Amino acid sequence: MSVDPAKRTAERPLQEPDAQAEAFAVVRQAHQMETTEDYVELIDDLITSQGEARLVEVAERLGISQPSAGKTVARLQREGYVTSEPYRSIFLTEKGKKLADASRERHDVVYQFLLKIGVSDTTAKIDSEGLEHHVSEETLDAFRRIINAR
Amino acid sequence: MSVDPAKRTAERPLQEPDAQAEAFAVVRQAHQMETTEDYVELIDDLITSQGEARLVEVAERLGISQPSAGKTVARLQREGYVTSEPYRSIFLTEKGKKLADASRERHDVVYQFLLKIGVSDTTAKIDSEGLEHHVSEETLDAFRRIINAR
DNA sequence: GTATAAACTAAGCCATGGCTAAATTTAAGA
DNA sequence: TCTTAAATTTAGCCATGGCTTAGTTTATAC
Ligand SMILES: [Mn+2]
Ligand SMILES: [Mn+2]
Ligand SMILES: [Mn+2]
Ligand SMILES: [Mn+2]
Repeated sequence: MSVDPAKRTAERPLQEPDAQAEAFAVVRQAHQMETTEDYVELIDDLITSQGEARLVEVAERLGISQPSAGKTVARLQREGYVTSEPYRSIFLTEKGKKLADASRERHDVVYQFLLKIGVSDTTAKIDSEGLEHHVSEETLDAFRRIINAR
Repeated sequence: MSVDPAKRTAERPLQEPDAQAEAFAVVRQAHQMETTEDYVELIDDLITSQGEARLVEVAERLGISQPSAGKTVARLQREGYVTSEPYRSIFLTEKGKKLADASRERHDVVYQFLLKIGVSDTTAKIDSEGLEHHVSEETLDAFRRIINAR
């Protein structure tokens, strides 16, 4: 499956510097939103299934310490995605709920797509958690077409 | 394509906390390698196509400042992926070259896969730059099967 | 009601990877 | 050669998101 390096040079010439830089900029932008998306999606899931989102559970499900989760929740509050009073549970703002819904929808498409092409459930869950943040609308549409194909 | 929230709860119950935490841990691990992979791949491409990898070009193609690129190259040197003497160009170590080759191969599979499912070249280039770091071997194999399907 | 446990916050540490401004070194040109 | 431009380094700034340790508040249990 690997390719002769000499051949590769001819077959995959360098992109234009500007185009390449733009691609990296898009990735950096996606990373900047990634934590926010994962938190609001998780908080929304907890509210739906447990009635409330407690910091202790957010931290447990992210696999990080409570203070780390708390610091990010504080940032999300600063940025208007969530609200919470000291020692109370976490709520989504309108803005946060909207982002949560969009993120879950996109996450689900990626997950279902992986299952459709024969990836195991465990791997689909793991891979979709990372992939979801780097899928454009155009690629998402291609995924949807394949999901809906018989 | 979106789903009734009430239904979703039934259809997509929360994962086990441990499994979910493990997925996030895998993503964090991937992010930790991401910069390293992009740099060695780019440095290798520059050496192949231009004869050498200069910091100025690495920075330009990443779309970041020269000092930022220089700082990361210094880390890569500390970690044994590259060598370079002051004011000279950048070389890959054995370890760096190996990682570059593996990264390019994986990147190419993702790129070719996107093209195969009907994504435009421009979008395939952009999306593959982010997606490449979050694709497991199992998913990569599924991608290869589709690439090779007639 | 009070003691204890659980949850949360506060404080302060670290690495990564962005940035700008200002030196320094190397390369190029007249 | 000598001047100047380009490339690189140095220094120091910032935000994010990890961590631990220690204090505070709330909830639980008796
Ligand atoms: Mn998600
Ligand atoms: Mn995710
Ligand atoms: Mn990449
Ligand atoms: Mn990523």
